[in-house]
Amino acid sequence: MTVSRALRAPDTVSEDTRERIRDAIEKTGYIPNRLAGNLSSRHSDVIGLIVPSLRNSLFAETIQAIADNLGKAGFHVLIAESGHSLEVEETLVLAFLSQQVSGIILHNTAHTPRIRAILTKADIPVIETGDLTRDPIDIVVSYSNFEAAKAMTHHLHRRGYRRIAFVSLATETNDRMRQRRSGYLAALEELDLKQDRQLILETPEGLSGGRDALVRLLDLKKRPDAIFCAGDVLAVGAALECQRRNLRLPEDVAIASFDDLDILDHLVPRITALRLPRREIGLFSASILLQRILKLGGGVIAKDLGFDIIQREST
Amino acid sequence: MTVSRALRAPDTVSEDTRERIRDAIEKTGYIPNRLAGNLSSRHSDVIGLIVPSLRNSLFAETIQAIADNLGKAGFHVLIAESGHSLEVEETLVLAFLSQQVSGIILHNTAHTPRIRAILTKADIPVIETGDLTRDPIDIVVSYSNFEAAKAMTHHLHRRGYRRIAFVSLATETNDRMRQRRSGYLAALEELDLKQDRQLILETPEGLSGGRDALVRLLDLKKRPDAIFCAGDVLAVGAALECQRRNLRLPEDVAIASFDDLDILDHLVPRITALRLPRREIGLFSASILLQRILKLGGGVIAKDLGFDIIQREST
DNA sequence: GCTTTGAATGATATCGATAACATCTATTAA
DNA sequence: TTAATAGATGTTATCGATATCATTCAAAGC
Repeated sequence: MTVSRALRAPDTVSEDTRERIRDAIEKTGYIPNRLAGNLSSRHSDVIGLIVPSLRNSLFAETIQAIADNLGKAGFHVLIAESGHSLEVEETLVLAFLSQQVSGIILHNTAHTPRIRAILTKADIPVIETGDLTRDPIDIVVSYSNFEAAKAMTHHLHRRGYRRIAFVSLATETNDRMRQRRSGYLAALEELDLKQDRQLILETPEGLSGGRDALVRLLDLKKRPDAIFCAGDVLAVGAALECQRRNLRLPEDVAIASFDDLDILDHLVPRITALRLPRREIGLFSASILLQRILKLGGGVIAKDLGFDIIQREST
Repeated sequence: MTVSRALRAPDTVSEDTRERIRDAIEKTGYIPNRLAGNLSSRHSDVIGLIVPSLRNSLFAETIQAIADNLGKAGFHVLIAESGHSLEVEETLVLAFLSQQVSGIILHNTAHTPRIRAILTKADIPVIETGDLTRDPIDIVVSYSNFEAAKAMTHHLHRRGYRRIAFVSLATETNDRMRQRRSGYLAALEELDLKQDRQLILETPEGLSGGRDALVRLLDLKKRPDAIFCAGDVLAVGAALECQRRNLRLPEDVAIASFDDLDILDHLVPRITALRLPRREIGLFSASILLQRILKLGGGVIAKDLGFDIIQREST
């Protein structure tokens, strides 16, 4: 008991004992068993984090911010990958709850009804970060995919483009993509541009996905004058293919990206993009989570961290 | 007790009881407490994984392979980031051991003496994956950074280059970078090329790092005819800067990369690179780990998964 | 008919730390 | 001098699952 105290609340133990304990720990190589500790104290120092994919380096910044911040407070982050599957997500959430995590962060905002029910009942903070959803399970910290896509479409319109194509990843399993497409469509509506089915594409992820989408769009009889690549590295793939074909950006075709990857600023010409608060999302999520866990109140339910349009030479 | 059995070994429980238990679980929303389970059974289903950085998408593939494979076997992966600091690594390893992980995977091969000692005594499998180190703590699954860098340098020599520059990230905190540099130097030696201090550079990570290194090398009175970028996205940064300056690859300068990032195959011209068995490392590590944990023997200590040189137009 | 066997289920102690309460000692107040 | 108080340490029960041993009961074998 005294050892337990010496480790968790050193001031409640005398200087002398503390030293003896320190020596003994050194000598025996004692490492506390936190499973037992957590079981006994009924709360763990582990936070569960589920992302759709780790390959996508975009999440890395958010993850890093979360892990850094929680780490400072003595928490650990259990990261898992759902692979964009709601069933896998369900399995993972259950596994996390089994591990008695004291908080869960999900990038997804679409969930199975079962998970919604379970998480609502679970007495731990749950944060969703992928989109500014209207009905969060508990807390949502994000930007609005809908508004961001809409804003970029308006921006392209202001720059003079009238046939704006929209390229996304598969919307079937990705609610964020659906939101972005809705934002794009809403903007067209507001601008009295009529939507052209041929200009709305889905493509596999990766550079090849972006390249293929570009090729398909260039093959159209009525080519677009601007292409809004709303996911992952699609814009990079498209831009590099333009380079290969000696198309001039933005004269022959304009390209804009949803995410501001480093490389967009290094290409020639540099690519217009949305800057999303990836890091801020991580920081804010971590601090809200801590507030909740440590019962410091904190009744925030929805936090909109906004976005910026970064105009560059490609549009 | 019967419930516990029904969940872990259903065949030892009668059809009837099993069904009643299933109903009860459904009705009450019971979620087993795996902390208690692990404490009692004295082994956990969690594996600890420490990587230097998550931002570097290179690790993503290895991580994914590990998590996928261990996930299938019912294990979970606790991922943490050391930020290239040995002290942080030490803290993380201790935290993992406290969590009673049943295995640890480290990307680093350089460790504090304390960690080496603790991990050697710890009665769990420890896998190192970053380099084919000579004295693994327990198991090492990797390719040889030394041999890979040496092979690429030889390859450049065979292609006719004689002033080969070597660009890496900071070697101070990164043992893999040191190994690569040693490999490069060993090749020079074997080739009777004399080493030129001006051609050996360290640069910060990221595209700008690569760009800056290129600029510094081009500013030399005696320019290199080939540049071997041995880390992260340095080669991409360098290649893009060449593009901006209208330098022809490989006529004006050749560029080779240590890692085969997707984008290297999409640039014009495409960049020569080493293909490293990132995914295979993950797969192999996971299966060795499982073998060890499940006591299926498996005495492998060092596994060299090799590498390939992919010759493209940039050299 | 009685023992044997095995499948199914139950009872108990335990994993290692901690919450809650108890005890002890030295110091201060009355 | 005695009671009160606070600081330090010790005791006990507990968290929830599981290893282990015990029990029950029905079918099978002699």
